[in-house]
Amino acid sequence: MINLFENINEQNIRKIKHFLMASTIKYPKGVNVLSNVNQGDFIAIIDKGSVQFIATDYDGNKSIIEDISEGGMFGSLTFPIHNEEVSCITKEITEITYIEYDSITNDEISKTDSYIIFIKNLIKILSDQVGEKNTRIEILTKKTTRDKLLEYFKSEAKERGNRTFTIPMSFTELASYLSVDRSAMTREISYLKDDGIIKTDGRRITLLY
Amino acid sequence: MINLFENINEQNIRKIKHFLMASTIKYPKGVNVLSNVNQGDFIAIIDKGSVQFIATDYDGNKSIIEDISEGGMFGSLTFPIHNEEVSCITKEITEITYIEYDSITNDEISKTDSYIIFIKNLIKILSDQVGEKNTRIEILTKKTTRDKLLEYFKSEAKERGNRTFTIPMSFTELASYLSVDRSAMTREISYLKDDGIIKTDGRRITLLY
DNA sequence: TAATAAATGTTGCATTTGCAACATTTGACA
DNA sequence: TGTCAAATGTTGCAAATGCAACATTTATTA
Repeated sequence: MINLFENINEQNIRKIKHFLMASTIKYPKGVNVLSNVNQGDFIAIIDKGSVQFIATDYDGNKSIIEDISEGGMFGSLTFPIHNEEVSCITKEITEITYIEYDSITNDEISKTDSYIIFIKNLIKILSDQVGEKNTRIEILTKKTTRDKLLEYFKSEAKERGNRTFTIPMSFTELASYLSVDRSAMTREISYLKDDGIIKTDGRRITLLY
Repeated sequence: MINLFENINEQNIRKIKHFLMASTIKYPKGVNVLSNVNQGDFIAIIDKGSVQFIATDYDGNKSIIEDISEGGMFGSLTFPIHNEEVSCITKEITEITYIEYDSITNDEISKTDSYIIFIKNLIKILSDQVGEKNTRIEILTKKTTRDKLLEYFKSEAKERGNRTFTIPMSFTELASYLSVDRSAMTREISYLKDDGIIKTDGRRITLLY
């Protein structure tokens, strides 16, 4: 995952941020970032820390929509149509820089050095996000818990280039990511081990075939 | 859904396309577009017609990843990690313009009139795609077929600003979009009608509460 | 480090769902 | 407009899964 200001020197970062009317806010752990966000379209960059987008429906069921860590970004334009409560919770002490969407293409900034690099980074990040979401959709469209797990394991193995890898979250969070019941998922993982398809050691998984 | 060349006049469109080294290909209905695509990252714009991204797994199960119609775009950067066969099938006679990704930020083009508008359109389209995918993920993470249907109906009603609307695809395709068995979905729609939660007339749906 | 919270593992059971196998209707197109 | 393909509707049944209710282990933090 690249950073929005990748390949841009400090001086030009300052200039670009100035034209973008960037403002930085620090948050403690566990607060809802979206609650005090200004009007209008914006892009938010995680300078330090991480956040989690959580949807809560009328029954109180929670699902993780997205997990964003240091260097990542999100924006008002990419929010889902929310029939339900969507909150963006800091997972730790977190620093976020806000940029006004309209300022991305104002006349002054477009003459700034490194502007093209900035634009290219932004396009790359958005493209990567679409790609990640496509991957998750491919996983979620699997009918059975077994197939969801296997599809997820295979995509991780492929990304790491190794049939052995450590999952980057707790099993509780994985169940939420796959949208299956946690205990049923644990049961299915046992079956996968019984059938000799995977091997596990804590969160370390090995695909055996 | 905006067009990549929205708010740009014909002359500037030609200029931009020239710098982008755009090439246009016509396809008949039912062919796999991805089969004869060149190397390197690219962006593809649907000038006329429509395509459908379909993933086929080892069991032959097919799922629609994405449906793109006239004016829409897709790109190599946004493809999912494919453990499986992903194909992009034309749904009708279709004309696609290909753009080289690296040329989007070359020096010459950035001096062209309307370049900023082009960039802003591209960013808007990508953002919208992320938003659409977030919406679908919210739907897919619902546990039951009933909740998936209701979440889908609610998001459609919200988008159209009307509790009565016509679904833009066949029920067969809807089942695929929601990743549920078609016959089980038909059954669940009957239950929803029995319970007085929706009313239907062909593909015309009304949310009653 | 003791106390408390979070994560993990296990199992019975009722419900939901996919699947198969149909009948019927609608739509495409030669 | 007749023919064939696709879409839609229905139902029985076996399999998958959510849910609840636990025990146990691992983290966190006061």
